[in-house]
Amino acid sequence: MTKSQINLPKTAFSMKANLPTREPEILKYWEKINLYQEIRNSSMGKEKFILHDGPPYANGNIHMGTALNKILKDIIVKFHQMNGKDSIYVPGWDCHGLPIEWKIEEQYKKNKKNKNEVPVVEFRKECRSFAEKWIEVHKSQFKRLGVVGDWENYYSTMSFDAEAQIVRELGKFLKEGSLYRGFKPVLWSTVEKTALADAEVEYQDHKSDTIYTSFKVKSSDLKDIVGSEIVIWTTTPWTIPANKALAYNESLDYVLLHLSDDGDFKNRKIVVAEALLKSVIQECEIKAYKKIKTFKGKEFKNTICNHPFLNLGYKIDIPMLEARFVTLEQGTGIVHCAPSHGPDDFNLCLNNGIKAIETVDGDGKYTNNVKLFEGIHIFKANPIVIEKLKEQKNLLSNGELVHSYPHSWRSKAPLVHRATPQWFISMESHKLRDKALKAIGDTTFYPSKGKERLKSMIETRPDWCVSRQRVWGVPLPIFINKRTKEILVDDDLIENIASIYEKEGSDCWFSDDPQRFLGSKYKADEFEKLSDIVEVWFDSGSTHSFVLEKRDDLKWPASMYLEGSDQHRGWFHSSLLESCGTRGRAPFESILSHGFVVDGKGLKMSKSLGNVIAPEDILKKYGADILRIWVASSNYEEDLRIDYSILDQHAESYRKIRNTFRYLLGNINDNFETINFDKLDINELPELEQLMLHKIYVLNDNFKKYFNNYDFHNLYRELLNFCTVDLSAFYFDIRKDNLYCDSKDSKKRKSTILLLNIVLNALLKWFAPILSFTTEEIFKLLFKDQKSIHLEKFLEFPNKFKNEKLNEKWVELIKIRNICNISIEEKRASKEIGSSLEADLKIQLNKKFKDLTENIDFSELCITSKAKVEYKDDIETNAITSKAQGSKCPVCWKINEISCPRHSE
RNA sequence: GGGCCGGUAGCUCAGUUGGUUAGAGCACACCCUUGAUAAGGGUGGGGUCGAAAGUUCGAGUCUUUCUCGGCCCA
Repeated sequence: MTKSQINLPKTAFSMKANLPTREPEILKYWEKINLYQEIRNSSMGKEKFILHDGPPYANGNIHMGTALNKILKDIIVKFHQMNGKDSIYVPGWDCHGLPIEWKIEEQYKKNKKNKNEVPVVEFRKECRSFAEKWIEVHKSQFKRLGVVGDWENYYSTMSFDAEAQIVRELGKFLKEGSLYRGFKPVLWSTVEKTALADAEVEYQDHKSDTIYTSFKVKSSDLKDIVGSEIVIWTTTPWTIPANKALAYNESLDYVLLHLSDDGDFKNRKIVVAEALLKSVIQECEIKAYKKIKTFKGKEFKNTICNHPFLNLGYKIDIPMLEARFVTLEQGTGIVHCAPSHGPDDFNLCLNNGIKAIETVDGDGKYTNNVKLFEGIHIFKANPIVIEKLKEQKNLLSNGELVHSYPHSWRSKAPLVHRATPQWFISMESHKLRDKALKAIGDTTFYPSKGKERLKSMIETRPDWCVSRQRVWGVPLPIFINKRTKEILVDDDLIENIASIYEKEGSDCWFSDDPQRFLGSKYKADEFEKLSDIVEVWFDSGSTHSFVLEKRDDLKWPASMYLEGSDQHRGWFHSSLLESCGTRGRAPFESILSHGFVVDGKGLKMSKSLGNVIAPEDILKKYGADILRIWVASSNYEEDLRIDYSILDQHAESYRKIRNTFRYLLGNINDNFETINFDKLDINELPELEQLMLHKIYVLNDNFKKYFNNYDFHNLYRELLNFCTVDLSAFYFDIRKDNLYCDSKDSKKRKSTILLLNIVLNALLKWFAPILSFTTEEIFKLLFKDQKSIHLEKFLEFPNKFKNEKLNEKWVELIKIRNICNISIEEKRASKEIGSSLEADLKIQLNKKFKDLTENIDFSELCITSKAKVEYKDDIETNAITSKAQGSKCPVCWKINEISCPRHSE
């Protein structure tokens, strides 16, 4: 062998990845071969793994959070696919709802169009095409990330069959009787006579009447306060007639006072929070008082008060309830609760079995549910309330306050919280809460802390309000008997509506004659047709019914739901409730939740901080495989940090991986040979190759273990370390001499080539779910006649690869190698030698290492020209380096005193 | 304000039931190599484990408080 015959690596696989331009070409290729369908065909009949896609909202460009979510899903889907399952991914979109309505309204405003003059059906059509547009945008953005799925047959919550099925699902709750009509406070404009959404509300300064009034304690566990009076402060005196409860905070200190000023309150006892005492006595001009007792809020337990209008016919018990929202910011530390006029009040009362009723009508006038005040407009009621309180001697003080208050963005009129008729699914009536809690117990959570999070939410959540007074959504399929006020419950009716929607969608609810839905059984003029729509969480909570159940290629329940941790209150939550209510169990076997994308410092991304990174920018600068590495290497159990320095680091790791592949490809000259593991006689191989087989076997074991726990960042770490530590810095470095300088028919070189083939094949498959593009690039280079790496399975390695004893031996040898390296480095530092091939090693070992090292050539292991081992009693391990004597072989560059034993001819 | 979760080298992560001097890879510095070459190898520096207090013979690990950050709720 001469210098010209040296076997240098040669490959078509370039060192430079150029992912931003190469990846789109691979995408085109996947499109051309219809990769998704190919995968399906190849895995027909296999056990299914169904990751059911949580639908993103079809609005706006994707951000890092969505990119993370989709890539993580894709990695998992691909892992299961390569692990032998039929792993099907059907992407979906959430389409109904307010944000899209706003977008359309904004367009109207720009074009000076009035929404109220546009027919509902026309408006809804515009919403629909808006959503359609964004689905297409999302689709191409998700594909660009390398996500493989059934993009042609995606699902959406606005498809006709989805709308039909949502009606059927609601029908189940109606039939069961757990869907009921109640009242709930919403922000209401008495001028426009309509409810307003949060985003339609402007906060402006407003002058309000304020009062301090008192509720006499009727009974209590705390005997000292019986007969005394609980003082509250409010800026909405008109809500006093609707009062149903008082709220306190159990951790606050309260004080019982005796008043002796002349006036209504002479010789009466009052209770306020101790910390607010000063402001109360100041504002109520209390001069002579005596503290009787101080006590903790928790002692209020089981206290019942009278309404200040007791003697005017308000003969109801007013319980005191514990509430965390009570603070010391203002007032008295006790808050008056009118469940019809405040969300806090509503929830607190609901949780304590006090339901809101309709106290104020759409015009702002009290209803006949309010004694003495019926027909009076609430904005004119304050002086009357104040007057009556005074009359009843229950007013300590009144005044005025300018504060920030909600107003309508259109009319600029002040808003009120008003209880309006709404539709609820009961958590209790048909044991929905119990069923859901049981279902959580039957679900596997990744990470496990998700279980507790979802459980605590289900435990405490109130009844589910499913109605919205909007137009872009599925109409609530409800008719009410005008005479009896009863809800019409009839399976045929529901099925009739559903089958109409299946053909033409739900727009017709707003335009067609109600008789069409009622059929021949009922007369339209006897029924009131509801115009509310279903809240969108019910839509997406029903995806399991119109996607998993309806499609033959899927299965119910899903193998996994995977979303950001915010979805414990969102999609995980609504899907769980919907499915438990209709089917008695969760629609998923497992839930995987991931954290949020934050910047390099751990702060959330925001425009004002200027730390937002768009997926698009990353794709342009680095490519999708780098982004996929970022996903795989980050711990999704917590928040995931990203910035350009982090991406730079991953890009560096990518290069290491890419060069590992390049070394493998170069040395086999792009000619891959499939190795039959069964026929392989391991004992024929050099020990180093046996060791590498062992390492591959163990790594594959760990790989499976990590993958089964969805522990990708540890999996990626091991793969990367294998490339850098075991391959690049160890095996590749040692075997370069053999690969380059031994002849092609040398047995040893053949063993090395064999091992390179095995390593290449293993790495290609291990990395494929993560580096979807790069592994495809390599695969296509090696296998011109095969379609795609993503149609491949993971390799199974035979037990004979495993050799723990050999591994233990080599752990010791590598320790000796490290000591040798230190010794070589000393001589290098002192400029006595340069390359390690200029070194002549004298290694002194303890005699106990004799058996272990007898057959080992340390010059090969340490890549030196010479190495001599001496065994001694009185020494552990020692290495001495000297400059190798002799001349350098022009072929293998080893220094020999005589001629090169391999290359002297 | 409340509930839950988290804070280990510049970065991404390990660190078993509390038990030697807290680990790995990357990055960094220096050196070597120029036959993986916009590559490759070697050596090395770098951490009061968010802070404080406590329990313990012993705390990154357990308890409490504080702090910073995230999600959800209000």
